[in-house]
Amino acid sequence: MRWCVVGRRGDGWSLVDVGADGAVGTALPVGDADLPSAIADRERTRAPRWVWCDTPHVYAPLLGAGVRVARCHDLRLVHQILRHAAAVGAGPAASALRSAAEWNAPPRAAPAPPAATPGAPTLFDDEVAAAPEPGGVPESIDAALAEFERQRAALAAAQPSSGLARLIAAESAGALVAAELTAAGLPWDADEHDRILAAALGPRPPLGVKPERMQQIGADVRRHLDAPDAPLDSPPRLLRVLRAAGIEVASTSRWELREHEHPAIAPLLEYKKLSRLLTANGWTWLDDWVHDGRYRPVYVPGGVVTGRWASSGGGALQIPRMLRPAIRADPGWVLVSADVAQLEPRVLAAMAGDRAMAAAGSGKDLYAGIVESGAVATREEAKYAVLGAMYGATSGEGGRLVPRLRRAFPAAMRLVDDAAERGAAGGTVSTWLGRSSPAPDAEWNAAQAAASLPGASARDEALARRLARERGRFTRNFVVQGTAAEWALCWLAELRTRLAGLDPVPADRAARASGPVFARRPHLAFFLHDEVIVHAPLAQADAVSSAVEESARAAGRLLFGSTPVEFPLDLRASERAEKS
DNA sequence: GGTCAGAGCGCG
DNA sequence: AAAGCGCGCTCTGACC
Repeated sequence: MRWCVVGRRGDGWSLVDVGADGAVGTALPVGDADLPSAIADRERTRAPRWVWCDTPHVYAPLLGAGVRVARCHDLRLVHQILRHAAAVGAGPAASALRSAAEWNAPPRAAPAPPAATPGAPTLFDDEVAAAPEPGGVPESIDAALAEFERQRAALAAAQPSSGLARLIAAESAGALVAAELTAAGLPWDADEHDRILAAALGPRPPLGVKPERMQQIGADVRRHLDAPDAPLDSPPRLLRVLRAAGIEVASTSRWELREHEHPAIAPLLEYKKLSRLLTANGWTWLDDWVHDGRYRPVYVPGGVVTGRWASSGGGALQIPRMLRPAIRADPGWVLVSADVAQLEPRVLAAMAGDRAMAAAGSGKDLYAGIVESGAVATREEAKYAVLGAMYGATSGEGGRLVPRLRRAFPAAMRLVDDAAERGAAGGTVSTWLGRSSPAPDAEWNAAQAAASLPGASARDEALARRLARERGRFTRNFVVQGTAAEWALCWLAELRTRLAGLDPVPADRAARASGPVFARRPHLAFFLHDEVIVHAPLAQADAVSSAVEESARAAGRLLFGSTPVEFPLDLRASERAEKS
């Protein structure tokens, strides 16, 4: 028995074993209240790969009940991958999968910010079970079994060399990690957050009152503009006031304002910075998202076309660096933070088998290595050249430097240039493990068709060329960003498994706010594209640091086998994730 | 009363 | 000095 499919039947649940040969076992009915213990029992005795419709929907309540599982297969996420994957081909298995439109659904609506009191409603509450959120995939056991069979058939029909099997395992592991990150939460020092806000904005004002510092700086701006009522919070109205004051700008954005000499500019930029801090991550955000010493954002695995995660609620992917000092371990615990140095160019070097680029990255700093190779003169140039190569820069610093990179690293550049060419021609591209880019939409195709007609106008042709170039830049970046996301998923999955193997600490040293599954164990607390933070008991700091390093090496091997490309980490263990 | 696109800026 | 990928969130102002 390899798999156990979980789905709804009647008022409760049904568990159905599926063997390696696809043989379907007898259904075991389980009531709502008994699902956590039924899953925990099987996890202990047989450890199947759990097959379910939508991980957050099923797994979040399990975590709340103290149940962790090792492996799953998320039918919704896997469907999204297989539906578009070029490696699946166009045979009957692929057609059957693609015609199951009900599985081509976005994740369920994000839950509201967590309630101030613990014990938020769960799947097992009658109310929630009776009225599932709209937008989700089917959840019945019959629908799940049928879809699982379609997916197995589609995968069997895929090119054997494709990485799809690894991709869907990694994607599903990511779904488990995402649910666990929300359940455990990121340890957040609300007092430190308040201190940072107060240092920048002044003390917390009453509702509807602007913070002291914003009032002062706003007054400075208005004085310098000679406009006592200048509306600083409305870009279109502010723009008119600026132009009236002789500042010739086309927008009120920072990069344009910075180019002008006027006494109002400096305080205005400062005002905008403070305004951003207040509205995006001020006291209201703190009230909404931090409870019980934990920040619990909602992550959306696979939420970006490239395979990166998105977030929905809480803004997990946009925490400003100036608030990072508020990330603080519980007493007796420590934060192990790690990020990969230049993940995307390293991934590109490995994909392309570019030996020169691999050699340049053999130290800790790929950009320094590129300077040593003689391709460019300074580290800054190396950075702009590499970003320009991956994003498709045509002008500016990046555009100027890319040709030099093309001479120094021809294999790597050929890979991204080919991806751009295919995209510009309306084709699709795929990541290393086989996630394919979406096909062009109808509007794009129509524009290309219009430009190729005999009577096409110059405007039609210009539009078609611009759209083709834009799509080329997208597919150019897709292969790199998407494969980097796959590396990160493998890193997460490996790390999650290693952390689960470490011994729990005694109950008197528990971090209770991390929830029943993680209170006594090191656990992932944060993930952002190429960085992780693990919250760990102090005594396990070294073991966790080793696990983070080992997982990074394992991720490189899992994707690329034996490659000369290294994926070095910046790693530190301390009470705070970042110095204040 | 509500929805919606754009501007602007935070992150990688 | 500023153009080149992928996002989410908040605010504003136009609109129904």
